[in-house]
Amino acid sequence: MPTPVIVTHLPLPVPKPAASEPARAMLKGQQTKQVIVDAALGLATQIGLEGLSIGVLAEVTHMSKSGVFAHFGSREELQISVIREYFNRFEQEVFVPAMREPQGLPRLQALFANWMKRVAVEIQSGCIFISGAVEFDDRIGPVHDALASSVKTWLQAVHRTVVQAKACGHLDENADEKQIAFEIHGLILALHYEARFLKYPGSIDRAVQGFNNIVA
Amino acid sequence: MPTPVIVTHLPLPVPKPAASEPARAMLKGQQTKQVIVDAALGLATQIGLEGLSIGVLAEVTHMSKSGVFAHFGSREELQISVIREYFNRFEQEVFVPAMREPQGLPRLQALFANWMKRVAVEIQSGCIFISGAVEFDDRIGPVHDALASSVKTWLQAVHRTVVQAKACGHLDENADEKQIAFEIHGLILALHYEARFLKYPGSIDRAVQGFNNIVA
DNA sequence: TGCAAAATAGCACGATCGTTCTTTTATTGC
DNA sequence: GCAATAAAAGAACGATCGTGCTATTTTGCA
Repeated sequence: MPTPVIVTHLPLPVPKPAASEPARAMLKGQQTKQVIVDAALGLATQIGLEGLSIGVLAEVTHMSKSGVFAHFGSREELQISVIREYFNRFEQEVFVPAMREPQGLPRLQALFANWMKRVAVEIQSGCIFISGAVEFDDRIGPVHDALASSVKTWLQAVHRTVVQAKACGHLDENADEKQIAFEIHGLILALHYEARFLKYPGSIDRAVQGFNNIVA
Repeated sequence: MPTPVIVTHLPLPVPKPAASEPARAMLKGQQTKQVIVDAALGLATQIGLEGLSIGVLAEVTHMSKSGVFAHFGSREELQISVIREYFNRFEQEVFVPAMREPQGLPRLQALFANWMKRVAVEIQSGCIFISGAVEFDDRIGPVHDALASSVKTWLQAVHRTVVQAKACGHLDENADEKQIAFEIHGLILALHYEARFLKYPGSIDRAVQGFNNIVA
Protein backbone atom coordinates (compact mmCIF):
# COMPACT_ATOMS: atom_id res chain seq x y z
CA MET A 1 0.00 0.00 0.00
CA PRO A 2 1.55 3.31 -1.05
CA THR A 3 1.85 5.74 1.81
CA PRO A 4 0.32 9.06 0.76
CA VAL A 5 2.78 11.87 0.49
CA ILE A 6 1.87 14.64 2.88
CA VAL A 7 3.38 18.00 2.18
CA THR A 8 3.11 21.01 4.40
CA HIS A 9 2.95 24.37 2.78
CA LEU A 10 3.39 27.67 4.44
CA PRO A 11 0.10 29.37 3.72
CA LEU A 12 1.75 32.66 2.86
CA PRO A 13 2.33 34.22 -0.50
CA VAL A 14 5.71 32.70 -1.22
CA PRO A 15 7.76 34.89 -3.54
CA LYS A 16 9.42 33.34 -6.55
CA PRO A 17 11.88 30.61 -5.52
CA ALA A 18 14.52 32.92 -6.93
CA ALA A 19 15.96 30.55 -9.49
CA SER A 20 16.68 27.24 -7.84
CA GLU A 21 19.25 25.92 -10.33
CA PRO A 22 22.73 27.13 -9.41
CA ALA A 23 23.59 27.85 -13.05
CA ARG A 24 21.17 30.77 -13.03
CA ALA A 25 22.96 33.05 -10.60
CA MET A 26 20.96 35.07 -8.14
CA LEU A 27 20.75 38.74 -8.86
CA LYS A 28 22.88 40.83 -6.58
CA GLY A 29 19.87 42.27 -4.81
CA GLN A 30 18.44 38.85 -4.06
CA GLN A 31 21.59 37.49 -2.52
CA THR A 32 22.25 40.46 -0.28
CA LYS A 33 18.63 40.22 0.80
CA GLN A 34 19.32 36.63 1.73
CA VAL A 35 22.34 37.73 3.74
CA ILE A 36 20.20 40.28 5.56
CA VAL A 37 17.46 37.77 6.31
CA ASP A 38 20.01 35.31 7.64
CA ALA A 39 21.45 37.92 9.94
CA ALA A 40 17.98 39.07 10.96
CA LEU A 41 17.00 35.51 11.82
CA GLY A 42 20.06 35.18 13.99
CA LEU A 43 19.18 38.38 15.80
CA ALA A 44 15.49 37.59 16.10
CA THR A 45 16.06 34.20 17.69
CA GLN A 46 18.11 35.86 20.38
CA ILE A 47 16.29 39.08 21.11
CA GLY A 48 12.90 38.39 19.57
CA LEU A 49 11.07 39.66 16.53
CA GLU A 50 10.16 42.85 18.32
CA GLY A 51 13.74 43.45 19.38
CA LEU A 52 14.79 43.35 15.74
CA SER A 53 15.94 46.82 14.72
CA ILE A 54 17.01 47.96 11.30
CA GLY A 55 19.83 49.97 12.82
CA VAL A 56 21.66 47.08 14.45
CA LEU A 57 20.85 44.89 11.47
CA ALA A 58 22.65 47.43 9.27
CA GLU A 59 25.61 47.37 11.63
CA VAL A 60 25.85 43.59 11.60
CA THR A 61 25.68 43.38 7.81
CA HIS A 62 27.97 46.37 7.33
CA MET A 63 25.36 48.28 5.39
CA SER A 64 23.51 51.53 5.73
CA LYS A 65 20.10 51.65 7.37
CA SER A 66 18.42 52.74 4.18
CA GLY A 67 20.25 50.05 2.24
CA VAL A 68 18.77 47.39 4.48
CA PHE A 69 15.40 49.05 4.62
CA ALA A 70 15.04 49.23 0.83
CA HIS A 71 14.86 45.45 0.57
CA PHE A 72 11.72 45.21 2.63
CA GLY A 73 9.90 48.52 2.52
CA SER A 74 8.81 48.22 6.13
CA ARG A 75 9.84 46.64 9.37
CA GLU A 76 6.81 44.38 9.31
CA GLU A 77 7.82 42.98 5.95
CA LEU A 78 11.27 42.26 7.37
CA GLN A 79 9.72 40.43 10.31
CA ILE A 80 7.53 38.40 7.98
CA SER A 81 10.56 37.48 5.88
CA VAL A 82 12.28 36.24 9.02
CA ILE A 83 9.27 34.15 9.98
CA ARG A 84 9.16 32.65 6.51
CA GLU A 85 12.84 31.80 6.64
CA TYR A 86 12.49 30.25 10.07
CA PHE A 87 9.56 28.16 8.96
CA ASN A 88 11.44 26.85 5.93
CA ARG A 89 14.41 25.82 8.00
CA PHE A 90 12.18 24.26 10.61
CA GLU A 91 10.38 22.30 7.91
CA GLN A 92 13.60 21.07 6.34
CA GLU A 93 15.17 20.13 9.64
CA VAL A 94 12.27 18.65 11.58
CA PHE A 95 9.44 17.79 9.26
CA VAL A 96 11.05 16.50 6.08
CA PRO A 97 13.40 13.92 7.64
CA ALA A 98 10.58 12.53 9.76
CA MET A 99 8.44 12.00 6.67
CA ARG A 100 11.00 9.50 5.44
CA GLU A 101 10.18 7.23 8.38
CA PRO A 102 7.37 4.71 7.99
CA GLN A 103 3.95 5.97 8.95
CA GLY A 104 2.76 5.37 12.49
CA LEU A 105 4.69 5.38 15.72
CA PRO A 106 8.15 5.40 14.06
CA ARG A 107 7.30 8.57 12.20
CA LEU A 108 5.83 10.19 15.31
CA GLN A 109 8.93 9.27 17.28
CA ALA A 110 11.16 10.71 14.60
CA LEU A 111 9.10 13.87 14.51
CA PHE A 112 9.41 14.35 18.24
CA ALA A 113 13.08 13.44 18.24
CA ASN A 114 13.85 15.97 15.51
CA TRP A 115 11.80 18.60 17.28
CA MET A 116 13.62 17.92 20.51
CA LYS A 117 16.97 18.07 18.77
CA ARG A 118 16.08 21.45 17.36
CA VAL A 119 14.84 22.82 20.68
CA ALA A 120 17.99 21.54 22.33
CA VAL A 121 19.93 23.82 20.00
CA GLU A 122 17.46 26.60 20.59
CA ILE A 123 18.17 26.45 24.30
CA GLN A 124 21.14 28.56 23.38
CA SER A 125 19.77 30.51 20.44
CA GLY A 126 16.06 30.88 21.13
CA CYS A 127 12.93 29.88 19.21
CA ILE A 128 10.78 32.48 17.49
CA PHE A 129 7.74 30.19 17.44
CA ILE A 130 7.81 30.49 21.22
CA SER A 131 9.10 34.01 21.75
CA GLY A 132 6.96 35.30 18.88
CA ALA A 133 3.85 33.77 20.39
CA VAL A 134 4.39 35.81 23.52
CA GLU A 135 5.22 38.99 21.62
CA PHE A 136 2.24 38.85 19.29
CA ASP A 137 -0.40 37.11 21.34
CA ASP A 138 -2.47 40.23 21.85
CA ARG A 139 -1.61 42.08 18.66
CA ILE A 140 -3.26 42.00 15.31
CA GLY A 141 -1.74 42.50 11.89
CA PRO A 142 0.19 40.70 9.18
CA VAL A 143 3.10 39.69 11.40
CA HIS A 144 0.81 38.01 13.90
CA ASP A 145 -1.01 36.28 11.07
CA ALA A 146 2.16 35.01 9.42
CA LEU A 147 3.44 33.66 12.71
CA ALA A 148 0.15 32.09 13.75
CA SER A 149 -0.41 30.35 10.44
CA SER A 150 3.13 28.98 10.45
CA VAL A 151 2.70 27.57 13.94
CA LYS A 152 -0.73 26.17 13.14
CA THR A 153 0.59 24.44 10.05
CA TRP A 154 3.26 22.77 12.11
CA LEU A 155 0.96 21.76 14.96
CA GLN A 156 -1.47 20.33 12.45
CA ALA A 157 1.33 18.23 11.01
CA VAL A 158 2.03 16.90 14.49
CA HIS A 159 -1.63 16.15 15.04
CA ARG A 160 -1.88 14.39 11.69
CA THR A 161 1.07 12.21 12.56
CA VAL A 162 -0.60 11.23 15.83
CA VAL A 163 -3.79 10.35 13.95
CA GLN A 164 -1.82 8.13 11.61
CA ALA A 165 -0.06 6.40 14.48
CA LYS A 166 -3.37 5.59 16.07
CA ALA A 167 -4.81 4.46 12.73
CA CYS A 168 -1.86 2.09 12.41
CA GLY A 169 -2.77 0.59 15.76
CA HIS A 170 0.41 1.85 17.36
CA LEU A 171 -1.41 3.76 20.06
CA ASP A 172 -4.12 2.89 22.55
CA GLU A 173 -7.44 2.70 20.75
CA ASN A 174 -9.00 4.99 23.34
CA ALA A 175 -6.33 7.60 22.81
CA ASP A 176 -7.46 11.14 22.02
CA GLU A 177 -5.24 12.39 19.21
CA LYS A 178 -5.76 16.06 19.95
CA GLN A 179 -5.03 15.45 23.61
CA ILE A 180 -1.77 13.71 22.77
CA ALA A 181 -0.70 16.50 20.43
CA PHE A 182 -1.50 19.02 23.17
CA GLU A 183 0.58 17.19 25.75
CA ILE A 184 3.51 16.80 23.37
CA HIS A 185 3.41 20.52 22.74
CA GLY A 186 3.46 21.09 26.48
CA LEU A 187 6.57 18.98 26.87
CA ILE A 188 8.41 21.02 24.28
CA LEU A 189 7.33 24.27 25.90
CA ALA A 190 8.35 23.12 29.36
CA LEU A 191 11.70 21.99 28.02
CA HIS A 192 12.30 25.35 26.41
CA TYR A 193 11.19 27.24 29.50
CA GLU A 194 13.08 25.31 32.13
CA ALA A 195 16.25 24.78 30.14
CA ARG A 196 16.58 28.16 28.49
CA PHE A 197 15.22 30.51 31.13
CA LEU A 198 15.81 28.65 34.38
CA LYS A 199 18.92 26.80 33.21
CA TYR A 200 17.67 23.60 34.80
CA PRO A 201 19.76 20.58 33.80
CA GLY A 202 18.11 17.35 32.81
CA SER A 203 15.15 18.97 31.10
CA ILE A 204 15.82 17.12 27.86
CA ASP A 205 15.64 13.77 29.58
CA ARG A 206 12.40 14.79 31.22
CA ALA A 207 10.87 15.73 27.90
CA VAL A 208 11.88 12.36 26.46
CA GLN A 209 10.46 10.58 29.46
CA GLY A 210 7.25 12.55 29.12
CA PHE A 211 6.90 11.51 25.50
CA ASN A 212 7.36 7.86 26.41
CA ASN A 213 4.72 8.21 29.11
CA ILE A 214 2.27 9.64 26.62
CA VAL A 215 2.62 7.04 23.89
CA ALA A 216 2.63 4.19 26.40
CA MET B 1 1.10 13.89 63.17
CA PRO B 2 1.24 17.66 62.86
CA THR B 3 1.48 18.82 59.29
CA PRO B 4 4.43 21.17 58.96
CA VAL B 5 3.56 24.67 57.94
CA ILE B 6 5.25 25.52 54.67
CA VAL B 7 5.59 29.12 53.80
CA THR B 8 6.91 30.46 50.56
CA HIS B 9 8.86 33.66 50.66
CA LEU B 10 9.87 35.80 47.78
CA PRO B 11 13.64 35.89 48.10
CA LEU B 12 13.83 39.56 47.35
CA PRO B 13 14.43 42.45 49.66
CA VAL B 14 10.86 43.17 50.57
CA PRO B 15 10.37 46.80 51.53
CA LYS B 16 8.55 47.68 54.70
CA PRO B 17 5.03 46.25 54.67
CA ALA B 18 3.95 49.86 54.60
CA ALA B 19 1.83 49.78 57.73
CA SER B 20 -0.60 46.93 57.52
CA GLU B 21 -3.19 48.25 60.00
CA PRO B 22 -5.68 50.51 58.26
CA ALA B 23 -5.65 52.98 61.14
CA ARG B 24 -2.11 54.02 60.19
CA ALA B 25 -2.76 55.65 56.87
CA MET B 26 -0.26 55.21 54.08
CA LEU B 27 1.81 58.21 53.28
CA LYS B 28 0.79 59.98 50.13
CA GLY B 29 3.91 58.85 48.32
CA GLN B 30 3.34 55.23 49.17
CA GLN B 31 -0.21 55.13 47.97
CA THR B 32 0.45 56.84 44.68
CA LYS B 33 3.32 54.43 44.21
CA GLN B 34 0.86 51.64 44.73
CA VAL B 35 -1.43 53.16 42.11
CA ILE B 36 1.46 53.34 39.69
CA VAL B 37 2.51 49.74 40.33
CA ASP B 38 -1.06 48.59 39.83
CA ALA B 39 -1.26 50.36 36.50
CA ALA B 40 2.18 49.11 35.53
CA LEU B 41 1.17 45.55 36.31
CA GLY B 42 -1.87 45.92 34.13
CA LEU B 43 0.25 47.21 31.28
CA ALA B 44 3.02 44.66 31.76
CA THR B 45 0.66 41.69 31.63
CA GLN B 46 -0.59 42.88 28.27
CA ILE B 47 2.51 44.17 26.51
CA GLY B 48 5.25 42.60 28.60
CA LEU B 49 7.81 43.91 31.04
CA GLU B 50 9.94 45.19 28.21
CA GLY B 51 7.03 46.97 26.60
CA LEU B 52 6.48 48.91 29.81
CA SER B 53 7.34 52.54 29.22
CA ILE B 54 7.36 55.35 31.74
CA GLY B 55 5.74 57.66 29.22
CA VAL B 56 2.56 55.67 28.70
CA LEU B 57 2.51 54.82 32.39
CA ALA B 58 2.46 58.54 33.14
CA GLU B 59 -0.39 59.01 30.70
CA VAL B 60 -2.45 56.23 32.22
CA THR B 61 -1.98 57.50 35.76
CA HIS B 62 -2.42 61.15 34.74
CA MET B 63 0.97 62.10 36.04
CA SER B 64 4.15 63.55 34.62
CA LYS B 65 6.93 61.30 33.46
CA SER B 66 9.29 62.60 36.11
CA GLY B 67 6.61 62.21 38.75
CA VAL B 68 6.33 58.55 37.95
CA PHE B 69 10.05 58.09 37.55
CA ALA B 70 10.89 59.60 40.94
CA HIS B 71 9.18 56.73 42.73
CA PHE B 72 11.55 54.15 41.31
CA GLY B 73 14.75 55.84 40.25
CA SER B 74 15.15 53.59 37.24
CA ARG B 75 13.12 51.57 34.82
CA GLU B 76 14.61 48.35 36.13
CA GLU B 77 13.43 49.15 39.63
CA LEU B 78 9.95 49.72 38.25
CA GLN B 79 10.03 46.34 36.52
CA ILE B 80 11.19 44.66 39.69
CA SER B 81 8.37 46.30 41.62
CA VAL B 82 5.93 44.91 39.09
CA ILE B 83 7.39 41.43 39.41
CA ARG B 84 7.14 41.66 43.18
CA GLU B 85 3.53 42.76 42.98
CA TYR B 86 2.68 39.99 40.52
CA PHE B 87 4.31 37.40 42.73
CA ASN B 88 2.40 38.56 45.77
CA ARG B 89 -0.93 38.37 44.00
CA PHE B 90 -0.06 35.00 42.52
CA GLU B 91 0.84 33.71 45.96
CA GLN B 92 -2.36 34.98 47.52
CA GLU B 93 -4.57 33.68 44.76
CA VAL B 94 -3.00 30.34 43.92
CA PHE B 95 -0.72 29.21 46.71
CA VAL B 96 -2.38 30.33 49.92
CA PRO B 97 -5.85 28.86 49.30
CA ALA B 98 -4.34 25.53 48.26
CA MET B 99 -2.40 25.33 51.53
CA ARG B 100 -5.70 25.19 53.36
CA GLU B 101 -6.45 21.85 51.73
CA PRO B 102 -5.22 18.65 53.43
CA GLN B 103 -1.75 17.55 52.42
CA GLY B 104 -1.43 15.07 49.60
CA LEU B 105 -3.46 14.72 46.43
CA PRO B 106 -6.23 17.11 47.55
CA ARG B 107 -3.73 19.90 48.03
CA LEU B 108 -2.03 19.13 44.72
CA GLN B 109 -5.37 19.14 42.96
CA ALA B 110 -6.29 22.44 44.56
CA LEU B 111 -2.93 23.92 43.58
CA PHE B 112 -3.41 22.91 39.96
CA ALA B 113 -7.03 24.03 39.92
CA ASN B 114 -6.13 27.46 41.27
CA TRP B 115 -3.27 27.76 38.84
CA MET B 116 -5.54 26.82 35.96
CA LYS B 117 -8.16 29.28 37.11
CA ARG B 118 -5.58 32.02 37.13
CA VAL B 119 -4.21 31.13 33.70
CA ALA B 120 -7.76 31.02 32.37
CA VAL B 121 -8.04 34.68 33.33
CA GLU B 122 -4.61 35.37 31.92
CA ILE B 123 -5.71 34.08 28.55
CA GLN B 124 -7.12 37.54 28.18
CA SER B 125 -4.66 39.56 30.22
CA GLY B 126 -1.35 37.72 29.87
CA CYS B 127 1.06 36.20 32.37
CA ILE B 128 4.39 37.83 33.11
CA PHE B 129 5.90 34.61 34.44
CA ILE B 130 5.58 33.33 30.88
CA SER B 131 6.14 36.45 28.82
CA GLY B 132 8.92 37.57 31.14
CA ALA B 133 10.70 34.25 30.74
CA VAL B 134 10.88 34.81 27.00
CA GLU B 135 11.94 38.43 27.35
CA PHE B 136 14.70 37.81 29.84
CA ASP B 137 15.90 34.32 29.00
CA ASP B 138 19.15 35.52 27.49
CA ARG B 139 19.67 38.65 29.52
CA ILE B 140 21.44 39.15 32.79
CA GLY B 141 20.79 41.65 35.52
CA PRO B 142 18.54 42.33 38.50
CA VAL B 143 15.28 42.08 36.57
CA HIS B 144 16.14 38.64 35.26
CA ASP B 145 17.18 37.57 38.72
CA ALA B 146 14.01 38.83 40.36
CA LEU B 147 11.87 37.08 37.80
CA ALA B 148 13.81 33.82 37.86
CA SER B 149 13.83 33.57 41.63
CA SER B 150 10.10 34.25 41.78
CA VAL B 151 9.37 31.53 39.25
CA LYS B 152 11.74 29.09 40.93
CA THR B 153 10.11 29.69 44.27
CA TRP B 154 6.75 28.88 42.78
CA LEU B 155 7.90 25.79 40.88
CA GLN B 156 9.58 24.51 44.01
CA ALA B 157 6.31 24.88 45.86
CA VAL B 158 4.65 22.77 43.17
CA HIS B 159 7.37 20.15 43.38
CA ARG B 160 7.11 20.04 47.16
CA THR B 161 3.39 19.48 46.92
CA VAL B 162 3.97 16.56 44.56
CA VAL B 163 6.50 15.08 46.97
CA GLN B 164 3.99 15.29 49.78
CA ALA B 165 1.29 13.66 47.68
CA LYS B 166 3.57 10.74 46.95
CA ALA B 167 4.64 10.52 50.59
CA CYS B 168 0.97 10.29 51.52
CA GLY B 169 0.63 7.32 49.20
CA HIS B 170 -1.69 9.21 46.88
CA LEU B 171 0.52 8.68 43.85
CA ASP B 172 2.14 5.66 42.26
CA GLU B 173 5.13 4.63 44.33
CA ASN B 174 7.31 4.57 41.21
CA ALA B 175 6.35 8.10 40.33
CA ASP B 176 9.15 10.60 39.74
CA GLU B 177 8.16 13.79 41.52
CA LYS B 178 10.33 16.07 39.42
CA GLN B 179 8.99 14.46 36.27
CA ILE B 180 5.42 15.07 37.39
CA ALA B 181 6.13 18.70 38.23
CA PHE B 182 7.75 19.13 34.83
CA GLU B 183 4.76 17.70 32.99
CA ILE B 184 2.31 19.80 34.98
CA HIS B 185 4.29 22.88 34.06
CA GLY B 186 4.11 21.83 30.43
CA LEU B 187 0.34 21.57 30.57
CA ILE B 188 0.05 25.10 31.88
CA LEU B 189 2.40 26.41 29.22
CA ALA B 190 0.56 24.62 26.43
CA LEU B 191 -2.74 25.94 27.74
CA HIS B 192 -1.42 29.48 27.76
CA TYR B 193 0.12 29.14 24.31
CA GLU B 194 -2.75 27.51 22.50
CA ALA B 195 -5.53 29.46 24.16
CA ARG B 196 -3.97 32.92 24.23
CA PHE B 197 -1.93 32.97 21.04
CA LEU B 198 -3.73 30.50 18.78
CA LYS B 199 -7.19 31.08 20.24
CA TYR B 200 -7.87 27.36 20.24
CA PRO B 201 -11.04 26.47 22.16
CA GLY B 202 -11.10 23.56 24.57
CA SER B 203 -7.55 24.06 25.78
CA ILE B 204 -8.67 24.28 29.38
CA ASP B 205 -10.36 20.91 29.21
CA ARG B 206 -7.24 19.42 27.68
CA ALA B 207 -5.08 20.75 30.48
CA VAL B 208 -7.45 19.26 33.05
CA GLN B 209 -7.45 15.95 31.21
CA GLY B 210 -3.66 16.03 31.08
CA PHE B 211 -3.46 16.54 34.82
CA ASN B 212 -5.76 13.58 35.42
CA ASN B 213 -3.61 11.45 33.14
CA ILE B 214 -0.51 12.36 35.11
CA VAL B 215 -1.79 11.65 38.61
CA ALA B 216 -3.48 8.41 37.51
C1' DT C 1 -0.88 78.48 61.06
C1' DG C 2 3.67 78.20 59.42
C1' DC C 3 7.71 75.70 57.96
C1' DA C 4 10.52 71.91 56.55
C1' DA C 5 10.29 68.08 53.73
C1' DA C 6 8.29 65.21 50.52
C1' DA C 7 5.98 64.74 46.19
C1' DT C 8 5.14 66.14 41.66
C1' DA C 9 5.72 68.91 37.48
C1' DG C 10 8.37 71.06 33.78
C1' DC C 11 11.94 71.06 30.70
C1' DA C 12 15.83 69.53 28.23
C1' DC C 13 19.46 66.12 26.95
C1' DG C 14 21.27 62.49 23.97
C1' DA C 15 20.10 58.20 21.89
C1' DT C 16 17.52 55.23 19.04
C1' DC C 17 13.67 54.15 16.36
C1' DG C 18 11.20 53.53 11.44
C1' DT C 19 10.72 55.99 7.42
C1' DT C 20 11.28 59.29 3.35
C1' DC C 21 13.84 61.62 -0.07
C1' DT C 22 17.84 62.57 -2.82
C1' DT C 23 22.29 61.33 -4.50
C1' DT C 24 25.88 58.25 -5.58
C1' DT C 25 27.62 53.78 -6.78
C1' DA C 26 27.34 49.16 -8.75
C1' DT C 27 25.36 45.97 -11.81
C1' DT C 28 23.03 44.30 -15.78
C1' DG C 29 21.85 43.57 -20.81
C1' DC C 30 23.14 44.98 -25.30
C1' DG D 1 32.14 49.86 -23.23
C1' DC D 2 27.65 52.31 -22.84
C1' DA D 3 23.42 53.30 -21.41
C1' DA D 4 19.55 51.84 -18.57
C1' DT D 5 18.54 50.24 -14.29
C1' DA D 6 19.04 48.34 -9.84
C1' DA D 7 21.22 48.71 -5.42
C1' DA D 8 23.18 51.10 -1.74
C1' DA D 9 24.41 55.24 0.80
C1' DG D 10 23.62 59.65 2.99
C1' DA D 11 21.12 62.88 5.43
C1' DA D 12 17.23 64.41 7.69
C1' DC D 13 12.43 64.02 9.74
C1' DG D 14 9.38 63.44 13.79
C1' DA D 15 8.56 60.43 17.54
C1' DT D 16 9.63 58.06 21.70
C1' DC D 17 12.70 56.38 24.97
C1' DG D 18 15.11 56.70 29.91
C1' DT D 19 17.07 59.99 32.77
C1' DG D 20 18.93 64.29 35.08
C1' DC D 21 18.17 68.88 36.83
C1' DT D 22 15.48 72.59 38.61
C1' DA D 23 11.21 74.67 39.98
C1' DT D 24 6.72 74.36 42.05
C1' DT D 25 3.20 72.37 44.55
C1' DT D 26 1.50 69.52 48.17
C1' DT D 27 1.85 67.19 52.35
C1' DG D 28 2.81 66.22 57.34
C1' DC D 29 4.01 67.83 61.75
C1' DA D 30 5.02 71.26 65.64
